[in-house]
Formats: sequence, C-alpha cells, structure tokens
Amino acid sequence: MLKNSAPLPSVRRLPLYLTVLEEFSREGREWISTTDFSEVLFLKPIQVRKDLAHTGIIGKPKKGFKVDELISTIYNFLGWNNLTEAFLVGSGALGSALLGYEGFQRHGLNIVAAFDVSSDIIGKTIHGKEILSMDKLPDLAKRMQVKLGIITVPSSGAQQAADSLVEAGISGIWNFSPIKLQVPETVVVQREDISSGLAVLSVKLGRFD
Amino acid sequence: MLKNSAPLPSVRRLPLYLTVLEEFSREGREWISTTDFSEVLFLKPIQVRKDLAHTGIIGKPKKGFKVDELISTIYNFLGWNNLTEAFLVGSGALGSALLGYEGFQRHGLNIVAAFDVSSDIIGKTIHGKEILSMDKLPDLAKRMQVKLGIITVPSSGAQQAADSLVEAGISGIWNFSPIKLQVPETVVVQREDISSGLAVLSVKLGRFD
DNA sequence: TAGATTGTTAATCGATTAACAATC
DNA sequence: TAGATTGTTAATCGATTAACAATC
Repeated sequence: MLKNSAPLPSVRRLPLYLTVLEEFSREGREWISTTDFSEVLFLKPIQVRKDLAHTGIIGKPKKGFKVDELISTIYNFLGWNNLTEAFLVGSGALGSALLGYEGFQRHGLNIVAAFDVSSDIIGKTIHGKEILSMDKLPDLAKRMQVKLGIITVPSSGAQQAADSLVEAGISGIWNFSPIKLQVPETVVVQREDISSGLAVLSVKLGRFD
Repeated sequence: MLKNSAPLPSVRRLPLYLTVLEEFSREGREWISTTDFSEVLFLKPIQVRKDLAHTGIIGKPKKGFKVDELISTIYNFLGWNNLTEAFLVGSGALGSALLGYEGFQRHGLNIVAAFDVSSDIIGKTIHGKEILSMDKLPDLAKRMQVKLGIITVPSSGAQQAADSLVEAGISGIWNFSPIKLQVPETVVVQREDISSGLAVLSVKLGRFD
C-alpha cells in the first residue's frame, strides 16, 4: 500500500535544494533561509518553506535552517543515505552513460551489474563494469537481493526487460523507454521520458512571437 | 511574450500518445478512440479527450479519431514536423548518448555540431560527429542560425556553457545539468533533471510497507 | 434505431500562494 | 526592542474528473 507523503512536485524540487545547500556548505555557511533559496532558484520563499516542511525539518525564526542539518534531513527523507543496489538492462548509448555517471553514488544508487541481449556487447567492459548476458539476471538478482532495475533498452525490448526483472523479484523499475510498462501493482515504476521534456521545450519555443 | 496554450502536463503526455498511435498505424488500424488509449496507458478516457482537444483535432462520435490525422496533428502541434538545428555542449558520457540517439530526428531535433572544452576530446568523432572547440561556437551559431543549445556539461561548467550559447544568439536551452541557469528572459530554458526522477522513485519505493 | 463516443460545461481535487500570529 | 523569518491556517489557482447533451 502507498502511504501518503509529500506531494511529488515537492519531492522533485528537493534535489535542486540539495545543489544549493552543497554550494553553501562548501562556502562554509552555517545557516540558510528560504529567501536565500528563492533568490538563487527564482522560487517563492513560501514554496520553499512548504517543500522543506514536508521533510520534517524545523527551522529557527530570523535565522532559517542549519545547512548541514537540512542536507542530512533531505538525504534521509529521500533514502539517499544508504545505497540501493540496482541492475541496468540495456547497455547501449544511454545505458553506458548511466553506467559512467558517478553522481548516482551520492544519490543512494549503486549499479552493481549491467546486462544486454546483444552478443556483440556481452563480455565487454563499460566504465569498469562487465556486461552480462540476460540469462544470468534471475539467479544473480536473487543471490544479490537486488531490488531495483533500470531499463535502457529500445522500446521494442522494454516490456520483455521488465518481465525479466519482475520475474527475478525486483520491486522497483526506473524506465527510460518511452512506453508504459505492464507490471504487477506491487512493482513501482518510474518512467523517465526525455521526449516529454523535448515536447515541453518545443511548445515553449513555439509560443514566443 | 508567452501565449497560453495547452497545460504543460498535457503537453508532456502527447509523446506517449504518439507511441500508441504509431503502434496502431503499423498495425494498419484507421481509427483510435480515447478508450483505446486509456486501456493501453492506464489513463482515464476523459483525460485523453481533454489532452487531445488542446491540439485542435476533431473526432467523430462512435469512431474516435483518424490515426494518421491525429499523428500529424500532434506532430504539427509540437512543431516536430520540421527540424530544429541544435548545438550540443559537453561531449562526455551523457552528451555522447544524446549524439547517438537517432530518435531525435523524428522529434524534430537535429544536432548539427558538438562542442567541448577538453582538449582530450576535441577533434575526436563521436557517432559520426566531430567534437569542436568552444571557440568555434559563436561564429558557427551565427553562420548556421542555430537557435537551440543542449547543455550536457558537469554542473560546474553549466553556467559558462549557457553564457556562451546566449552570447551566440541562441533562443532556447535544453539543460541537462542539475542547476538553475541564469539567462535573459527572452531565452527559454527547459531543465531535464534525472535526479528529480530518482527522488520520486526513491520516495515511492520507501512508501511501501 | 440504439448506444458508444465525442465535445463542453460544471464540480472536485490538489498544489501553490497569501495572510498572519509566533518567535528568536 | 524591532524586524526578519518561521510554521500554520485559509484563499486562490489550475488541472483532473464528472456529468451530460449532441452525434454518427
């Protein structure tokens, strides 16, 4: 069952606050106020205040929030303080890019193995990780207790990739293919759709005269 | 000035409808109804109807919409029927992935040149495109009348990349770095934030008991 | 014809914004 | 103290959903 928590638009803004907080932290500043955030991010202070309130942090009137405390509260809220191990399925251009992104470690994500169906790629090493055959997925998932799958295969193979992951007992899927996956309702799916973003950009560009 | 158009959440769903439409088209089906969409995408028919209405398409009671007509109406609405030329700044892992993504052509996007600051990469060819030095950007942008820039550099270099693009007369930026760019208000920026998606996924996963 | 589906107007829901007392 | 900023309650806004007459 789904508990209710912060509104998802608020959740989406939290990583943005983290980038500002880390900047403040590097500069050695102890306090940050919602007006500080709003100036950098062009948001209204009240929105920042509401968003932060969802994490449970308590501020101090006149001062704001303790930078380090707020950082750890947000990390905690997102569960990014302990690593989640993930499998990546589809080691083409996008998959390779994700394999090479070091930022995931800081965001609680550790890609422990990568898979592909193409014999051209299987056995090769990308960003220090060997690409394995899909046959190895079920056993390895159960053995390593991996709970998260990342799908970066072309649309035509996405459903099949999802089926394999579900079959292997995964409980969440990060789906980078532009299709809607059919999965049991116990499995959480987050679709990351670059074409949605491009659509918004296109409309915004077309809207100017 | 910004005209008002469809709500952005609706715009974000349009590419999803396109994937269903292209499937129907391949199968040679002439008509599609909002109930057809809703079954595949797990959306309510009324929402699909509202979304499609924003594109100006007119349906037929009892039948639905003509598949081919709807496809071209959506393409037209998004401006994806004619190509926009773009520059890509930052040719690391993510930049390379975008350079190699053939799907952009169908979405009206043509990456005509790629740039980087690192002398290790400049001169190399990635997915058939030579990586150029940033010095070449302003002249080339003006000469080619390029209006769109894609930023795939690490956060630390993102603002500088944006400044170069703005200086070169670009009118839109697709920003893949996790920071808020400071640009004149005549420039449209669309931020594509993978960590927002990861935050949502993390919260959804954490919300189950 | 009967009934599935459209387009449109109204109701609901949820997120954003405003207002303001409490506080350091 | 005075005033900036918090936390909370209420008002507004915009998107989603419902209702229903029109239509093929």
